[in-house]
Amino acid sequence: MSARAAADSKRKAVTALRQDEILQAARHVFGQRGFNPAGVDEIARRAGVAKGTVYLYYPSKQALYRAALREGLRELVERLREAVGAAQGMRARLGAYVTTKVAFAEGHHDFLRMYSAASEAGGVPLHLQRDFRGFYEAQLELLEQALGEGRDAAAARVAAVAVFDLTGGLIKRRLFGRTREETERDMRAVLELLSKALEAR
Amino acid sequence: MSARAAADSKRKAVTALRQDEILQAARHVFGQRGFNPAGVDEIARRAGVAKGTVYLYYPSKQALYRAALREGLRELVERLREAVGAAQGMRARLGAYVTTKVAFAEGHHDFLRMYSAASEAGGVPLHLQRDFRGFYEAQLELLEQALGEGRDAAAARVAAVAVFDLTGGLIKRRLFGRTREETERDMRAVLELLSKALEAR
DNA sequence: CATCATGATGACTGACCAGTCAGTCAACTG
DNA sequence: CAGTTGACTGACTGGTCAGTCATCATGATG
Repeated sequence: MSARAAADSKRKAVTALRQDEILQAARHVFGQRGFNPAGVDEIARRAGVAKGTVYLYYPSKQALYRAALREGLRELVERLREAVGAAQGMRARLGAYVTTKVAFAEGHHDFLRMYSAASEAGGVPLHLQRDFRGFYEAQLELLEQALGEGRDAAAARVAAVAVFDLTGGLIKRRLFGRTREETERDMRAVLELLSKALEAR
Repeated sequence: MSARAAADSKRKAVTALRQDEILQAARHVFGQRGFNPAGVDEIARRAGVAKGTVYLYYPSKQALYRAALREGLRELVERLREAVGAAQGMRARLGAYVTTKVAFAEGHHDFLRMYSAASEAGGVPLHLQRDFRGFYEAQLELLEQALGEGRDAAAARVAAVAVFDLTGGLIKRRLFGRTREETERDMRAVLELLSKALEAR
């Protein structure tokens, strides 16, 4: 019984590990190539397993893509929530959102390429965009609350959208060749610009 | 001789028309589906010709995509140049850029979907992105000049990039379901926000 | 040690699609 | 009107790739 229990938990652990290896590999290949050109074989090879094994853990290429995207989105939004929630005052919350997202991008280039492509028409089968939409809305709500005090709903929305778009641009440029230092500088400039725009009453 | 000349010029005209029909169809299908999922057969059907005919006018699917994208980019940048060039004063130039681009988007949804996807990793074979890059730079330079007076180069660049990103976001949301009226309102809000940010010295 | 169970494999299948080309036909020519 | 041209067609080819499954490897069990 003890032996069986030990064996079981070991199996569970191996299973979880495999899943994670495959997810990691998927994120990399999807991030580099995009959904369509990415081959399941390539993902399998990168994860160090055979193609059939991928299909033991995920029922289809789309499901794999979905899992990789959702997991990253979940983590990103969680971190943003924490960071923004901990900050005091409008300006600090704004800074927290932007710096946290840029920092997250720094450690997750592959995922952010997926994130970026997932919002485009045609890059990805349509229903896979639903996940993205949900997390997009979550971010906007977070921002509306963070920036909304003393503003009506419409103004809060505009501010939220502006912060979202400018941060997205920052990250996209980082993914497309800007250095980390340049991005850091750009980020400060954007924050300053936003502060001016949002504080001016 | 006169008969031959007439026949020739007629043929030329038909050829030009065909090319344009195909380009139009390509823009639509590429815009709806994205590069990879779009089928040449579907483009041909939509243009009212057989697949082989498409290959009489364009040597490959990629070449067709490239032609469709470049033509649209050329026209867009030309209009932006005209509008911004005609405006007097920083604020008017800012307004000209944003309203012209949003108005252009209104009449060219298909093209703008391509435009938007072309900037993503993986959506499109890599070397096709080169065209996009060139026109992206052209727009930034235009904006830097338009907004640059009384600003150093770095500040002008930041301002240009911010306007570019916010306008892009506006258009993307329009393509993804916002109504024309909502977009109009959003545009005014963004312009106000930008004016505050850029005029505050 | 033989048996069984379960995870892993990779050769294979079927669908799809870019690109080709032998053949058709409408319009022009002499 | 017979002959010629070349734009157009669409069935076909070759290659790719998601997803399957017969087979194997491992290691637990009695």
